[in-house]
Amino acid sequence: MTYESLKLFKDIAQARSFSRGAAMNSVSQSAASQHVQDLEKWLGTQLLDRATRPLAVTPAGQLYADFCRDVLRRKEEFEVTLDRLKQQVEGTVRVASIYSIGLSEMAQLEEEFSKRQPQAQLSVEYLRPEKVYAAVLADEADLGLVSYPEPSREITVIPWRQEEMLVATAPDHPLARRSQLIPRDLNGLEFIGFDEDLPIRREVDRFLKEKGIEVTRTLHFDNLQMIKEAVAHGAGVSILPARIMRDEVMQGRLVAIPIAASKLFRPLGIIHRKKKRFHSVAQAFLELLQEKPSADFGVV
Amino acid sequence: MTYESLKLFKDIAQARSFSRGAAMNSVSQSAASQHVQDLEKWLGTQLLDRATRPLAVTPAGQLYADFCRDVLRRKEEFEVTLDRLKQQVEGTVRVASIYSIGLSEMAQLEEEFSKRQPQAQLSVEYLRPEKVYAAVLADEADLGLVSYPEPSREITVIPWRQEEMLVATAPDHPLARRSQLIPRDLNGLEFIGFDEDLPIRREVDRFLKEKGIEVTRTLHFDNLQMIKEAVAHGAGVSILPARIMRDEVMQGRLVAIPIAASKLFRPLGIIHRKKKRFHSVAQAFLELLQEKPSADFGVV
DNA sequence: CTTGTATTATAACTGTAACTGATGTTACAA
DNA sequence: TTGTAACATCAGTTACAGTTATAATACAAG
Repeated sequence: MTYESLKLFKDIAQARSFSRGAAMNSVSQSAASQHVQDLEKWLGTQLLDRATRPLAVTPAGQLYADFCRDVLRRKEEFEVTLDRLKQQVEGTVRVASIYSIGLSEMAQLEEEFSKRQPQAQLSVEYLRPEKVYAAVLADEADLGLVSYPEPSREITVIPWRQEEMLVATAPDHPLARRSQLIPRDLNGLEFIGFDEDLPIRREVDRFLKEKGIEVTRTLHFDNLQMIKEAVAHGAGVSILPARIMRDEVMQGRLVAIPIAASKLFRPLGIIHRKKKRFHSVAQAFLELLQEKPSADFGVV
Repeated sequence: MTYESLKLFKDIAQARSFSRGAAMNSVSQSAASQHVQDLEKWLGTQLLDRATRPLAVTPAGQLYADFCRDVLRRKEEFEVTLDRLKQQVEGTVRVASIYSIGLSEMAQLEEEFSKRQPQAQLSVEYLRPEKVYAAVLADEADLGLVSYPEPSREITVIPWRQEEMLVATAPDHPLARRSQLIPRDLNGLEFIGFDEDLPIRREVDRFLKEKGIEVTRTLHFDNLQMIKEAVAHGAGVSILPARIMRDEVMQGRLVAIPIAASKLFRPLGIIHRKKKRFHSVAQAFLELLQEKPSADFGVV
């Protein structure tokens, strides 16, 4: 039984006419007649009394017509609810991001996005890196923004940006006046870095080793904010992404100095579940992310 | 959408498995997979998340599963109600009868019927003749029992019985001692008859005229009961069906005398709507009526 | 009671859509 | 990584709802 046939019977019973009921449903009168006969055979009862004109609806027919009406109403209800759900779900892009993507950067993206997709919602959650992967895996986020993205069986990576990394010092540090450094300048300095289990730590270590630099490790943290604080208080120097230092540099709380001829970058990536089917709004946001030039990134 | 497919989706969602859901519905796993894909295409939303095992039901999928459940429940309800209706309708024979068929006759039939069809119901309504036709036409009665049945475009007649008609007198009437009469005996007598618009009146009139008998019409009624009363009180004689006088004759309140060599009969008939489709119980009652020999009819 | 008209039933045919079986792909665990 | 159980895909078949054309029927008007 199809919805069309439910409506067909309902209309026939209501109109008390096969031909009119058929016309209402854009089918031939023949189809209507055959359908009701099939129904009657199936139910083992007469539903309509054709011996009189206009035809009469038997008690059983009324029962069935009521059934048709109820099912069609329930279907309406389902469709309305589904539409609302789709609006809700497909109207929102859920993004999970590491903290260091930065609020200002995200605010900018959000503004541009709401300009292009006025009725879309952007929902950003700032999480620690492993939680970002977890959120994407659990389909709690459509997209994830992470540094040093790592693809896996379940995760696809779209390379996004390369953030230049600079040496960070306190304003009163001996190196603070220099406009450029060479790797060797860092030799023997007190160095504040990341925890050992973070990818960024490994990359910085690799860089230092490659350049043959030995530093004295004083402190290490699992997040950028703490490192910035420590550097600002003169506990040592560090190597950090340029962009996330911008505010502190403008406030004179930190100094960021490029390392000549040996640019170190922190790669950022967009991650999503493999075989993820994006709805149009998510697709639009993804495209916005990708088209965005890495303009104001890099040197401060 | 068929009921099978509703159940299929419901089962797949419940079992969180295509193959088990398919098995529960005796279809191939391939069919299940294709069906859900069609559904998702139709609804424009993902219903099941196959990227995980066991598969996950999306919010939209839950919504649809609920819809399936509700429709199937409603269908159950409809089927139960229909079955009850069928039991009720197909378990009862609705008979409309004129008064003069007689309660004792009907009680006899009812007894025999309930012996053969223990779970069937017989519903008899005693009505005036025109109401019997109306009841049959309106399908308020499956069968009608009438005298002098008249077929029409909408009514089919099955001849049933021939009731012999006798002269009825009061016990103290001059003719009461006679064991047989000839038509001429009625000449000049006071005669109590039926209203002019009744078929039985026309038939009796025709008989009297044919035999060249003139009677004095004193009273006329539209029913047998009143005529019997009037005859018993000595208001005159009449010609009435033998069977309906039986009780009064046995009580000595009336005398019934045959008319020699010129039997007058009242035909009884079973009527029903043309093209009426009888259910089995009605069919059985009809057969019972027809097979019944006209044994105890006729002369008292 | 017939005739005409509007309606429903029947018959023969046809295209679509759902199913099957075989095979390819994927998720997850050993 | 590899094996296995589960899901997806493909091609071929079948069943069924729909079509047109035509017959049968109900009812009204002459």
